[in-house]
Amino acid sequence: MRPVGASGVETRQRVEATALALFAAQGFTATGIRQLAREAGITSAALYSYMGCKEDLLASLMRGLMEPLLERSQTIATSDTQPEVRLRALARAHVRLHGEEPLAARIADTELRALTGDLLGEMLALRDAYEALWVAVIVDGVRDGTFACADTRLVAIALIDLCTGVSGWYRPDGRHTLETIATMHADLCVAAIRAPR
Amino acid sequence: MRPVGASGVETRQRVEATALALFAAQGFTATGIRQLAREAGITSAALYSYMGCKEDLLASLMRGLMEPLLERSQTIATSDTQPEVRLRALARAHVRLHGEEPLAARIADTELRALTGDLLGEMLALRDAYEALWVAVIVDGVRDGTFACADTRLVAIALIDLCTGVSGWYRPDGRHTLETIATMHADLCVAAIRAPR
Amino acid sequence: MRPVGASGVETRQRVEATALALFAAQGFTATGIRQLAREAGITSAALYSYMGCKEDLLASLMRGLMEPLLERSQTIATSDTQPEVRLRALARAHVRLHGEEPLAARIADTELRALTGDLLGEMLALRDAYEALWVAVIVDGVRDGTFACADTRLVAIALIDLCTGVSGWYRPDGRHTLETIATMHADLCVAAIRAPR
Amino acid sequence: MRPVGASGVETRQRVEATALALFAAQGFTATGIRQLAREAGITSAALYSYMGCKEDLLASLMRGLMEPLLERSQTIATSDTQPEVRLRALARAHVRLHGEEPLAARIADTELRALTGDLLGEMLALRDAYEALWVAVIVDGVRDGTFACADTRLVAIALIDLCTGVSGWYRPDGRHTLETIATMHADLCVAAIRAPR
DNA sequence: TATGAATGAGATTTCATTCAT
DNA sequence: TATGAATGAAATCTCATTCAT
Repeated sequence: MRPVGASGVETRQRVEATALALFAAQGFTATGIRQLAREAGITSAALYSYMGCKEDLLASLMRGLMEPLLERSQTIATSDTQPEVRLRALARAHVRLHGEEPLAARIADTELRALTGDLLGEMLALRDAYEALWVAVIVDGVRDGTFACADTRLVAIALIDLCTGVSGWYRPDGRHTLETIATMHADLCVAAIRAPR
Repeated sequence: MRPVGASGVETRQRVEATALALFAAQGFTATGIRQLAREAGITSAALYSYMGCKEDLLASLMRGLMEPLLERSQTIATSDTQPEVRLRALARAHVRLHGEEPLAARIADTELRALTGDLLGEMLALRDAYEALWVAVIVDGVRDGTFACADTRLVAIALIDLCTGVSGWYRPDGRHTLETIATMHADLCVAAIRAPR
Repeated sequence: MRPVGASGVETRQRVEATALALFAAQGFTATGIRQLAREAGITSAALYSYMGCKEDLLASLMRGLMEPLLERSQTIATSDTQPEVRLRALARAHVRLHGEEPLAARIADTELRALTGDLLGEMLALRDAYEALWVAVIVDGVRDGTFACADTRLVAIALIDLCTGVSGWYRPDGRHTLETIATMHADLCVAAIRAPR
Repeated sequence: MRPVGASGVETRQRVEATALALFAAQGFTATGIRQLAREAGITSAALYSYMGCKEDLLASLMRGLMEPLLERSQTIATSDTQPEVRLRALARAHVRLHGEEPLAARIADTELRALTGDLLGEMLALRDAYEALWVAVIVDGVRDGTFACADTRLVAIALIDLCTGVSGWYRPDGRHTLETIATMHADLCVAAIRAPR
């Protein structure tokens, strides 16, 4: 008995949007299935038409951010340009996606620990693959003398963390456009590891 | 029927250590009062001799990190040295405390949203005061031409985030000593905002 | 896994009947939610399909007595008959309802103190409105010389108390019918305040 | 290690006074042992120097009212005066004690159901003996033609209830003195069952 | 007489999930 | 696709009480 005017697709989108908002604001564990249902305008039983279980829903939200991020970054990291250009592009892409999808970003960055089993493995693999792209670019830069750094992986993580912060405070109506912020962070990253001349 | 040989002080320490470990690993919300009690070796009822409520316990763990951090940083930020020296010292102190107390650090950095009411207000005030110290130092550096940056507060937060990441992966038996890592992060921070000559 | 053959309506009635019995016999506070659930034949979790919280359930049981009582009494008190007739009718209605619904009556009369906030306010308002009806009738009687009394409100409360006692000991299979008892109490009330000729 | 200046006797009195206030206001079940201790200014463990268990304390408070009431009423009921005089005296004594000790009275009248076992038996015996005194006086009055009533025990209970109400609203600084109120209730009682001439 | 620490049981309420309709 | 009713387990917290000190 579907309410007139509501299609499954719309409902699904509403559920996902609501979950994004709640998980990001309160955390996955602190968000109850009934609050989620209530704010999405359906019963909690109906939720299970749109998700396997609560954890599946979380994983699919994470995928929604991490898969595009990984995809774009793969293209960037393997492109045929100088390491500095690629590092800037990686940073820009990271900042842009974190600014455009701050909710999904926050969830992806903080709720890994809520996952278990296969879902956890899947997400860890995505994250590791992503980190490896940054490492590869930095290694290239170190090799050709553009960059200088003591521990590549460690620095890669530090720079990613630096760009990740954006999702915590960026507002579309804030003082700077997302493009400006992306440029600033790209500058910070490159400045941080550029080899002294 | 108090187990012979256990004093209140010891039990309190055991409770706090257990809470640090569990809250850091699983998150505050995902950690139940009974698990906490079980792993601390007491009943859940006895927990309430050592805390007002679960949220009070969380707040006191956060204070344990944020108050020392704020105190040391205040001394640094108001010392009579060059901005670059002070910024390096801030970064080193931040990294050092986050490396020494990674559990408390992780909790302080991720569980603010679990607080409500007065406790939330108190912690936000601590955090804001801390951020203000970094901002002040950066402003000083910009004024005397050492640093160049577009938006002080934004950059301050980005640099703090950068140093915060340490608590996520640092291990005492890892490849670098904490001092080395602190130096590296201080380098990253300064490099990131040093004015081009 | 809903037991076949049980509908929500039946369950709700069973819950309310059980609550009436237990609250009346043991008191609201002394009755646990699990005992209530057990004796109603459901789980304690399922109780919450039928009530907001324990206090809401109490308030709704009270309403079940006080609203009809107030309604009937309003009709009586504002009817166009002599004060003595109206007082007798008030007493009879009170006794009758207290005899027919002794459990609800006992609860309404003794568990006000278990309520808080808005629910308490609502019930106090009902009680005050009810007392005011008796006062009004007595005042009318005093005015036309039928009754004589020093303090109307005080006497009104005393007479109501007198009729209330019925719910404590009346049994349908006792020595007197409820109608007889009602008559007796109406007699007592009128005799108690009739002006001496 | 008794705090200087506090004697056991004083503490005991403070405990009993506190218990009277709390049990009367909130009910026996709703009053926790720790609230009681806190408001009496001792630890909950120390309470057990002054009482066997919570239920013992309740019983002793009840005795404090019911034994004097029974004693005085026994003297009255067996005195060599006319039934009407004795009934008035019973009512006056009841009202007086309920007005002077409204807290104990309220507890004695409402918390019987919180007792179990021997303590319950003891209190029921006191109550029954007391009721029997009223019944005896009324019977005497009926015999000599002063009173007229259909069911002695039933009427006795109704009149006791009527006088009991006093403890619910009497305030020493109210509109009437306790003596006046006692007189009014004695009047009500006698008027209610006086045989028509 | 008093305390601090502790206990086992239980309080009310919510959890994620299931299932016949 | 959606619902109302239900579940077993667990949530946080309080209960009255005990006992070595």
